[in-house]
Amino acid sequence: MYRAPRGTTDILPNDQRYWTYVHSVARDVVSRYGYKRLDTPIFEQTDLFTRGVGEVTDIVEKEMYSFLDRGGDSITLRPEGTASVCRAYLENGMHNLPQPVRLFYTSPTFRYERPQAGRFRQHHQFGVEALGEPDSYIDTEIIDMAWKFMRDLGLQNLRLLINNIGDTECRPHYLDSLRAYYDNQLTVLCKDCNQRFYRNPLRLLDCKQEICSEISLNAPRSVDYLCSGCKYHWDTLIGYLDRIELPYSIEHKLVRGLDYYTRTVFEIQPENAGSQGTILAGGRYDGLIEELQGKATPGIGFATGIERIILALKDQGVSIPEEDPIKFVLTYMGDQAKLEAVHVLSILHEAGINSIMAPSGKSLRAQMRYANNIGVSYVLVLGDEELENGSLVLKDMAGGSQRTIDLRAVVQELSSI
RNA sequence: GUGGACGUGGCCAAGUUAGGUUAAGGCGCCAGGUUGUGGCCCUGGAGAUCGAGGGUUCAAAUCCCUCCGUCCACCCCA
Repeated sequence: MYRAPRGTTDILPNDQRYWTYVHSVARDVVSRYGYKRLDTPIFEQTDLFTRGVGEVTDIVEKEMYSFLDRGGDSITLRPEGTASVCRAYLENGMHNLPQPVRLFYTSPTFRYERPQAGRFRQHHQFGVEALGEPDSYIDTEIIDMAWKFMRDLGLQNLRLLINNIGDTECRPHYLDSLRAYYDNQLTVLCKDCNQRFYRNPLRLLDCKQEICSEISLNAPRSVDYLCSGCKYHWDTLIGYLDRIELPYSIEHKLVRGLDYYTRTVFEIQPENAGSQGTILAGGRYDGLIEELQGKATPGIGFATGIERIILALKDQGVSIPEEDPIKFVLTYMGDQAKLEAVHVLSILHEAGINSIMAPSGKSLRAQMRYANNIGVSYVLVLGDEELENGSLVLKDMAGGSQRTIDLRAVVQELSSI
């Protein structure tokens, strides 16, 4: 028997209402903030991601779905959304539009990883990006939008963590002082952290090992090393966030795994979530567009994992609206009635009434049982009697009562139910 | 990629420790009990080569090996 490939899954009809719900809340939020949808291809040339995401990130080094196409070009299934958006921004001359350009996307995303709860090889991200605005008010807007998105979904007990990891001017100094701090403790640090020390010192901060995490408590903080530009950006951001009373907490150990982040980084996670608990994350990436050979253009955005959001919704028991239930099942007895049933259904569908035919070859009893099993509210019955006098029986499944309606008024009668 | 747990009809699941005739049970599905009426109840039915392949044995769901997959933790990330 064939199975879906490892780390992928079917999204079954019963689950679709969650997806519809998340998307509709998302659309609603972004439109309030003036963000427009941008769809980019599901694959790009590999180089876009190695340049954009960073050569030495895990995503690029070991998680990309890359292959040579028949023309010999290296193609990669998108492992994240931001690089593609920046490419599209440049390619379509959006730098000539009034700035900033506010965009959102929702798309499958691919990473070759070992699957785990809340982690898949194909997952779906919804994200927003604001390009061309350096000022921290746009950081505020993005973070505020992220928070309201979570709130509008009905999620509770969320933590909003923010930090500022500096830019190309001040981060080197910070990294120096980080290394200086950790240098004489290397023997105590875990194996992973010894590698991080050389490879990616920022990551020393968020190691989960008890010893390492204890040591990192007293590590230098990035916000103490900010250059004047970053410092101003950070201070004003905090001022704005306070003014709109967002319940953020500053997390000095918050760093992000993608190379392009500068200054503001943030995350939202449910309070008692597991290790894959981050459902939304984002930050500023002021150097990315330039890295992709555009004119230096600031940018900031966030991405959410829809699977993780849905896990959280289920975990918290948030009630999700049912979508488009079938209202009527049409039952019939005999071939003459069947012919008329086909006709009636055609009329109902034309009138926009959700209705389906009972399955063929069943007794009326079985047709009723079917209607009951699929949970429909009303049943229509067409038999010899009804055929003769041009009528239809309408049965209310909840109460069990039924009445006869005139076939000529069927649309009018059923529309009002 | 590393470490651990697990895999029995669509779903839940007994049986696996001490191998032994037709692999429990529940939910769901189908039909009948009501030749024009569902839900409750009763009766019956379909549906599993026990994740896959190999091995040990007179005999394997049960023991051994390999692979695949799921879950948890790590790495990392949405």
